[in-house]
Amino acid sequence: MKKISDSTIKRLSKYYRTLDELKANGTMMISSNDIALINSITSAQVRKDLSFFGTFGKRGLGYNTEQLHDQIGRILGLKKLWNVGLVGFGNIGNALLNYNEFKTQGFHIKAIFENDFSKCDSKVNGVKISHINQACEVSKKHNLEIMIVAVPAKYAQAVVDKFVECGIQAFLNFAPTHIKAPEGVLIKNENMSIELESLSFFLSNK
Amino acid sequence: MKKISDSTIKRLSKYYRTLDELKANGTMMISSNDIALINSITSAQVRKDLSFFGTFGKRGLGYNTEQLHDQIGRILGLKKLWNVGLVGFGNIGNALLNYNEFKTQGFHIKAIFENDFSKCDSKVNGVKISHINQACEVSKKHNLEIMIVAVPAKYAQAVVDKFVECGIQAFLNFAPTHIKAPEGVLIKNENMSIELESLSFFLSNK
DNA sequence: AATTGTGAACCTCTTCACAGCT
DNA sequence: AGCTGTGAAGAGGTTCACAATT
Repeated sequence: MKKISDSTIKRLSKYYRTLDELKANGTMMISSNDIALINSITSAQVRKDLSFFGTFGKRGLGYNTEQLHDQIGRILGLKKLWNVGLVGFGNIGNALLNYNEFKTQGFHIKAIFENDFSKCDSKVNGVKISHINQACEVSKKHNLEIMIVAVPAKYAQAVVDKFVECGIQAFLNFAPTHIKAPEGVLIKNENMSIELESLSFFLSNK
Repeated sequence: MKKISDSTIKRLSKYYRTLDELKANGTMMISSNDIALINSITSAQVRKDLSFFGTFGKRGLGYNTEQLHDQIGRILGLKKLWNVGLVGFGNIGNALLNYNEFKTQGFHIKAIFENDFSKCDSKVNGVKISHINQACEVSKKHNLEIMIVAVPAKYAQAVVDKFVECGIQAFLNFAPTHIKAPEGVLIKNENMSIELESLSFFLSNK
């Protein structure tokens, strides 16, 4: 496949949500311009993004809401359930376990890992907390495909290394630190302070 | 000032963290190449980013760790404490209140807002929960400058509109929905599902 | 000898503009 | 007439490469 940019994928996610809402509204057809207006971008951008994957619209008419939703879901790989593991059961970890958006998008947290033995072997919301020593064993058992890393910054790299050894290829990192991983391993960062600092900069320089 | 890109600012935040760690290590001098290696980018990128704001290094020697840290802090506006409000005290809101990284970077949560009367008027970690009806009053009292929005998607736009009316100019939005705001109002999104969906896409298309 | 600071070259992403389809 | 799909143009961001400095 031709190389698709990260920003295109992020926008597809947004269109997907837009279409979700429009479907709920009962809107049958939608134009690239409508999608664009809702997301504060240009209609050419919407059409270009879609064009990398095929032709989904009808000239003169626009897109069928339900079909386009389905097709973007397919593109993004959301037509399956993803088995997700959560590493670190502190503040953030706990919030993420209860974050419904993940579940509704097909990301199911099947296992939790902790370093603190006192938290291990109990269950929260039906999900067992295992010690990180059992990383590979439990990953295999639940067929984990994506790891959410919600441990303190200084442990994050070691945690990723560990799970890479177990064969995990995709990580969502909440620790405010840069993580290195071998070619082919995907790391996405959710660095909440960076966004705040960006606000700080732009506020300071208005 | 010349237009500075968002990506430059995000990278500066990263360099700032890198320097934090190096300072703690006792490293006195550092080269753009060192910073680059730690963050998996090129040294030219590091130098170019810095060059927008002045000249901070010494040719042949590199940068003084402590000075550069201080200068980036100044650029990002982190030499002051920011008064931050938190809207929505559910899972995410609760986790963010206890997220130490914010505090150590100078972002202090001074007020919490809720829609649920039963949660109001109590205090958590010394921070009072006010009803969102009192948005402007409480914002003024605490001189709030940045709002963290952690409410369900369907309320997010209304919440932002409300606080824009109160004069708030900067928002960090955790709701998975696109927010519109007038010119000059800054909105940063922390959309955790979008990053997961991006992983889903790249995993599906390996 | 080492490393910065930066114009120029390069590459990537976005927008334009219009032919082509409904 | 209206809206898509897309090649071409434009804008913006990254890397190169080297003169300048320590």
